[in-house]
Amino acid sequence: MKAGTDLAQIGSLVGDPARANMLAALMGGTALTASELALEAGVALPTASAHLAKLSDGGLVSVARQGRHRYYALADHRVAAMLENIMGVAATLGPKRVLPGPRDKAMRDARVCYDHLAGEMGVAMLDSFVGRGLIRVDGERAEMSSAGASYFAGLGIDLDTMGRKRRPVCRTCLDWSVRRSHLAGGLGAAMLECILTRGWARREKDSRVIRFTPMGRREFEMMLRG
Amino acid sequence: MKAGTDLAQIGSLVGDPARANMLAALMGGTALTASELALEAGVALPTASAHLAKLSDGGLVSVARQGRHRYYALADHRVAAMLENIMGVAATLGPKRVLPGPRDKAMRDARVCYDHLAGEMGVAMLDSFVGRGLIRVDGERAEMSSAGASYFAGLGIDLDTMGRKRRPVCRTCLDWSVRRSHLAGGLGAAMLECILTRGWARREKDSRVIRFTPMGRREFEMMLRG
DNA sequence: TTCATACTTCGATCATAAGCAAACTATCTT
DNA sequence: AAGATAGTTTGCTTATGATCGAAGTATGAA
Repeated sequence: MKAGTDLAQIGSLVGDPARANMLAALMGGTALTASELALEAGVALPTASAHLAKLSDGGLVSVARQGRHRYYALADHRVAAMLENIMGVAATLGPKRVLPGPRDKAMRDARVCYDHLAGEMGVAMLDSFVGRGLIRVDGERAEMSSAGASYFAGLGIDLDTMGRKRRPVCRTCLDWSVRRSHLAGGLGAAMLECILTRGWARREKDSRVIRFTPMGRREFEMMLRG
Repeated sequence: MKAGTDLAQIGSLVGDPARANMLAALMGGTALTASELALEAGVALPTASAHLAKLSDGGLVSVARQGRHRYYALADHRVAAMLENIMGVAATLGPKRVLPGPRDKAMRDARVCYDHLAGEMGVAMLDSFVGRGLIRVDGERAEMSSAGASYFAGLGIDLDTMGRKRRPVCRTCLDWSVRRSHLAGGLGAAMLECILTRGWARREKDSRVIRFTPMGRREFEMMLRG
């Protein structure tokens, strides 16, 4: 009975189309203002405001006031993982999903999940790190080996400051399209940033898709081979 | 936008209190009739019937007609895993969770998740199997080593017929109370059955709690030590 | 100061869907 | 055959909550 109440509370938050669209938009990882989310959800500003208040009260999103703006973001990597999970179930359950279009294909290949790389390439990346002994995985938790520490430092990632933050360095997150884990946590975010700043790939506008350049893909694959 | 629609569809199914209670009850793993679920959810039979039709249409539960009864169950281990995941988020988000009562404590210790063992003891079991090289884990998937095959056969588990079923033998499932993985899949179900038939533990009535006898707990821990 | 922007709160409307009683169908019992 | 039990369907009531316009608050710009 108590368990059911908990379920229902979260479910009803996610269950409204406008709120679901907002959450889906926030899965892109960038914080968005109330107006942007209203547009995204296709509702008027007052309506969006009410929805965002509920999401915020419910703990699914966080707010950061900045001047006259209010930036909303997913509260937590766990919330992001939960949404990915639900999407995954929806994908397998969906009435009969028509053959995946090109947009879908790109999403499966590489996309942003909250703030790290997901999709086939994200899964391949974690696989490589694990295979080379740089990271050890244990359920949702994961940890870096000493070999990993020197390797990631060599990529120019600042592990010291990362280690001091509250956020765990290594996490895994279940990928809904591949149904396997990809790398999340501070390191996952840093790796995505690394990929983007090196120009291997760039984010597609208004979507979660990450497009690798042909060159970038080659570089990325070389990195995975070690 | 499309992603949002998917989310909303599942969310709204889970978001109704009556339906959420039904789903929570079904997390116990045993199939239940419409009347039982009506009672569980605290609604009249016609209401329950309507809810179950929605859950069934939505693909979250499956129905099996048996004479004049209709047995409802969760459609899938994935649905079960999704619900566990949502409960986990609810637990961390919950307004201010009062200190966990004894019932909660028992749930955290050992409970049924769909049809396998979850909670601290479930996680400990998988840990032990992995540590002893009986099972290798890779994200949600997992596989048995040859050492594992002979070990589990030695416990009296019929791996041959299990291998022939559609259901994967080894799976992992994220545990909401421990936030780590426990063993699911056909093997997970078989292990739970093994624990129950040996009298090491028994299911508590009308709940997901599994109570180990003092003796059973010793035996179980001995098994984990190998 | 005055205006504009970003957002919230209020108030009213409206639609959806949750709820149940009563009637109906199907299966089992005797 | 005549109950009895399990469940669905129908029809109706009711309540919740999603929606937006209008007015209010807070911040920034001129």
